[in-house]
Amino acid sequence: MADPFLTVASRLAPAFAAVAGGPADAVVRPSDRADAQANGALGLAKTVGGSPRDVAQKVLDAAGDLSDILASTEIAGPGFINLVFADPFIETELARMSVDPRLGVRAAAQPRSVVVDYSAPNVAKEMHVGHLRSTVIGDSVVRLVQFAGHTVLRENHIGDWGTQFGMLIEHLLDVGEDRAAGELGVGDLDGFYKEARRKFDASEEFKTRSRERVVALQGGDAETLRLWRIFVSLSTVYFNEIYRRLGVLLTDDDLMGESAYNDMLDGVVERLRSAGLLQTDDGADVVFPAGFTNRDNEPLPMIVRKGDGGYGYAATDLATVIDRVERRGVTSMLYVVGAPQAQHLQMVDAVARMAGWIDADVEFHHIAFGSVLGSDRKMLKSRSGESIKLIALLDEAVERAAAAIAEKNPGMPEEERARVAGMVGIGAVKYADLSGDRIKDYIFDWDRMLSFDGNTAPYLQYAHARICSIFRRAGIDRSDVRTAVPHLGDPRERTLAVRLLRFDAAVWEALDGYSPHKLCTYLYDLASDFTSFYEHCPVLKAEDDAVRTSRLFLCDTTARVLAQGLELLGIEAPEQM
RNA sequence: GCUCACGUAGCUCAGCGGAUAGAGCACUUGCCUCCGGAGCAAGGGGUCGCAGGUUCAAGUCCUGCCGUGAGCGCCA
Repeated sequence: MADPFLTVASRLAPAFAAVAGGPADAVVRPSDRADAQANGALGLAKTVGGSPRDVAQKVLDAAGDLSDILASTEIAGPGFINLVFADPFIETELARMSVDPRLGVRAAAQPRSVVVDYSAPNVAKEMHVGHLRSTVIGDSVVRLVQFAGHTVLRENHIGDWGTQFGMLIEHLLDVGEDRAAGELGVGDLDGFYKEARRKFDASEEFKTRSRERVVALQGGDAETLRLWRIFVSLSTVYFNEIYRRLGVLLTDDDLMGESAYNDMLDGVVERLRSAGLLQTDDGADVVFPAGFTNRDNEPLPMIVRKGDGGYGYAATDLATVIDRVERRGVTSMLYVVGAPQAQHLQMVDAVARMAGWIDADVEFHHIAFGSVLGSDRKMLKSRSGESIKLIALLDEAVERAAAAIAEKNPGMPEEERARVAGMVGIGAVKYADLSGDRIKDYIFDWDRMLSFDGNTAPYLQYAHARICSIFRRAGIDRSDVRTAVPHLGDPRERTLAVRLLRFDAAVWEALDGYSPHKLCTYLYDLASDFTSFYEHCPVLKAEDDAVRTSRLFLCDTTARVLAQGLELLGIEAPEQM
């Protein structure tokens, strides 16, 4: 238990329980005026009687001797109990944290089996910034959930099925397989798609062929399936290139496209029918989950099978739920999907529960995120109004990072610079997606995300690189200082130390709300505390060896927390930049 | 029309029911014989959209209104 707040809370708990006559939360929170404050007495005053200050005093009397962990306790204001940690307590806890491979972060008490559904690009279409956000946020959620000790199943639910493949395949045949493969191979997915679309809209003959091709595809025609697979495999190559550049965990093993569920769709309908939930409406098979209404305030159906007999995305999404729960045995399903799909996912959840496919103890959670906007506050587009190609965006990030490194650190060899530019540029893009509350839209801004000031990836990476530089310069092996016990003399050392011990809390706050930005905020605060410490407390030029070792310990632990925290965000921490 | 989300400094954003609402950018002012100045220290700048309510305590919870964006049956 590295987080001193938890230690204090558990030590105060018996005292609060004694005063309250039953369990009562000490409500330990950060404080401006002390290391922490316990606010529990204020709420207790009403039920227990007496003024909040009296209650607080009774709690402190009942708590007995806390001098092993607290240097002082003080009742302040209306009844806050201000808490100052004892330096030896912080020092001991920090020493324990340093020898812990998890850096004090608790593992989950009840490991779960969790599916994370994210990224989900469409075959034969360019990925856009929305997919980027899903991919980046989802990847961080995967890392966090995994680090907590849960079993994680990644699922990349790519859009690899649907009527659009009729026109795509016909266009492929028109231009010839080799030439089409050439176009698609270089990643010009949108150009190909648009051309097919244009012909579909312009030519009745093409439209007819496309529709016939859809029938052949759905009927399992071997040649048609072969052509379809060309799109899937070329698109997968493109997706993998993006994933490789981004450094996310997704691989081909995680692909669970819509087509993978085709064989289950009839079963979904049958099971809904036998459960008595299915109704026919305008020729379509639908379910009416309670509490959903349309624009005329009438019950809103979820269309499972369309009037023409085809299946829509609702059927597939229901099939995935059945598959995940019954075949893969998951107890938690996380959907990293844009906020506009909230209602759809609520309906999937509702129908699956009505049908009895998921029990009350199974988590179905929409990790929603807002849109990426341009400086005009509208959906991000390139100057010409086209959607922005992700490869080009990542290229630009790396180029800008390379230019910044070349300017600030001209001595760095070119090869090393290219490598570090990748970490910094990609890190900046990812951090921009992660550092704000995910539910809000955010404004894409190159200059801000690549700035070395403020809450950005480069600032955090820079703090990490500086620390590595200290050890390099001194020729000291970092692992050699890890068994030291730090001594906190300067207030900045103390502030940094307490911050370090809060890593556990930061990770769990991020985990609780599936909110990577909470971890970002913590890491930024940590980096700020470190630079302040570093500015005022000489490390290598410390007055004596004991102080020097202690400060090297703080440096090392800070760097480890920064690197571990960034890793949980899916961002690399270079040793030089 | 109904539903959902958002509205905090000039801009971009944090803020867990708790004390005087915080960063970064921009602006002003210090600090380069100093371990990486890609930095640090400090200053100015706020009726937390508006109005009610709950509470000992509301930027935070509830209701209504205003503004912005999105969703609302056979696209995914």
